[in-house]
Amino acid sequence: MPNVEHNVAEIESWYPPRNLPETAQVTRIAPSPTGFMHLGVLYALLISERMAHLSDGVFYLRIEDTDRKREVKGARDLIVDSLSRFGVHTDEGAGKQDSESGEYGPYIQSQREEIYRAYVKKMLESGDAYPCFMTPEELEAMTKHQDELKVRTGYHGSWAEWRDRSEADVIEALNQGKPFVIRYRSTGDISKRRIIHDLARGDMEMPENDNDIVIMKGDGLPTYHLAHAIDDTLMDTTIVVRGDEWLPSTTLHMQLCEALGYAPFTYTHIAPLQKTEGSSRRKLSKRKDPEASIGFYAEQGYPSEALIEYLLNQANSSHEDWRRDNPNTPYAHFPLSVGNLSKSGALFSLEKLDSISADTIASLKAEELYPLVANWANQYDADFATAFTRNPDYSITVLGIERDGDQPRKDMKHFSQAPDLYGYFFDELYEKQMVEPEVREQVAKIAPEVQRAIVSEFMAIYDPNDTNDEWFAKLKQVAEHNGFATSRKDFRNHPEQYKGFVADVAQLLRVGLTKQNKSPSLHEIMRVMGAKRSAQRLDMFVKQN
RNA sequence: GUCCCCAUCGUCUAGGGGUUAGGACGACAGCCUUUCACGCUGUAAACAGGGGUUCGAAUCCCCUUGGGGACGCCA
Repeated sequence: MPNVEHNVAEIESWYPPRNLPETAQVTRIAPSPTGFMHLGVLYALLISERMAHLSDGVFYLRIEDTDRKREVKGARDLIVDSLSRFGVHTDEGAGKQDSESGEYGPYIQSQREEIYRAYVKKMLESGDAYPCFMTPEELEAMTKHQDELKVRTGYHGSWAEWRDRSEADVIEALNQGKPFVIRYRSTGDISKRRIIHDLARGDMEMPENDNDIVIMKGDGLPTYHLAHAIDDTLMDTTIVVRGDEWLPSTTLHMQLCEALGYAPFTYTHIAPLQKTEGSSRRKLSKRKDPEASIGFYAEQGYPSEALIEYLLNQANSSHEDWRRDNPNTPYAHFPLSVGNLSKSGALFSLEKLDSISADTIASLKAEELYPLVANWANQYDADFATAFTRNPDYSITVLGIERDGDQPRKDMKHFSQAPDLYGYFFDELYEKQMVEPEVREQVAKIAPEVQRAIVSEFMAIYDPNDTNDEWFAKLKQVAEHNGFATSRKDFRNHPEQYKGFVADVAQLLRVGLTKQNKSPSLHEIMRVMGAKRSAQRLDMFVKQN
């Protein structure tokens, strides 16, 4: 029997009730440190955090590291870093490098061993728990046997070998040094049903649990079930937000709380984010799907708010209407409603995220966007980072093209598109860039000598101070002089009279200046690059043709 | 196998007895236009099937089917 320094009553006295208004909710996120931050964890975390903070309650982080086999070093810091990267505030709980804050700790389960042992001791004394000496092999054989007999699997009823063993048997096994676990002596009856109150799903009815589940493993650490009942009670969690894979264990958790003399929890079970595979769906998988990891979004350079907005929209579809009506309000003001959470699993949509992210990025001013892009580039694209951060003012000007005003461009969905979108503004990147064959072909419709004439005539009259209209008037003038129509209509009506129309002339400049067939306003590009650099690029380009 | 949850356009969803079944993403078409975007306008696109209750069912009930999950010394 475990030796404990403190008894349960003492332990309970360390955790006084929280002094909070009745409507304030206490929620938590309780991830396992597996070295991988799942998108689903972020989703649950966000819902949990919103419930706490929208009610002026408390949100905390607890680390569930009771599975030593799965523990990965540095994983805890990854979780804490992720939280801060997404700007999610925890009021208390685990922090970096073993630190923690708050009065209801320790918030790291492996540091709570003594607490769990005290509870287990109490349960053993009261008969609510007992030791079981079955080996994993014996257990496996039992399950197999049950399968063959087509009976319900599990350690229950007459299958519960050690449930009613004599004290002598137990002592003998102990003396032989046999490894053991502690099991909960279930009083449940599967023919009886219980009501589960769930904020997202309403009331549900489920059979009681009659499985004598393991509450303390051979290594002396508790299983999730016991730790949940104890920790969420002591830490005074008012709403347990968790994945709906826990739904079937909920009656067990209610029974466990009962055995401990505690009140049951209010739950909010949330459906998993899914992905299609062939004709069926499955949960986003850590192993198979890169987008399951929030690291993926950092690599791609999605702004963290974009991901949050996406998740909020997934949680409550009314979010998109709210966002349209409140374009500049921080997401924290959105009145998230748990009652409207989706009950079925939703397919995660990168397309929708792209759309939301494009909006998010478009709403940023160039000065705000610059550090985000620079930060992404510094981590993921050294060449671009060097060019992009050399002269911040210049880069900010570049990012500012067609950004100010009511209808900013929305062509950047994530920062990893920045090198493609803005690379040509930097000479070293422009020079390295190749002109795609089909782009070159577009320009080749114009004879080389005409190309040269267009460039030299246009640059001769180009004035950086021109407005866009003046700029375009000059372009038309040069176009006309070289035998191009100045309007699409003229050209369409009399194609035989022209070499092309003004768009073809503009496209020549575009390709010369950017080596691409798509770009923002040429007038703006030339203004940002300057007359001299523009002329050099164009000269060089038409000389080669 | 037993138990549980879920089911509206391709996707995410609103709607919870009477609606032309609404929106968003995506798709497509058109307009705008110096390219590409943006923007604007429009089109196609759904109540899984069967019973019941009801004057009336996408909506309530039952069954079927389909999808997801649980049944671990993982969480």
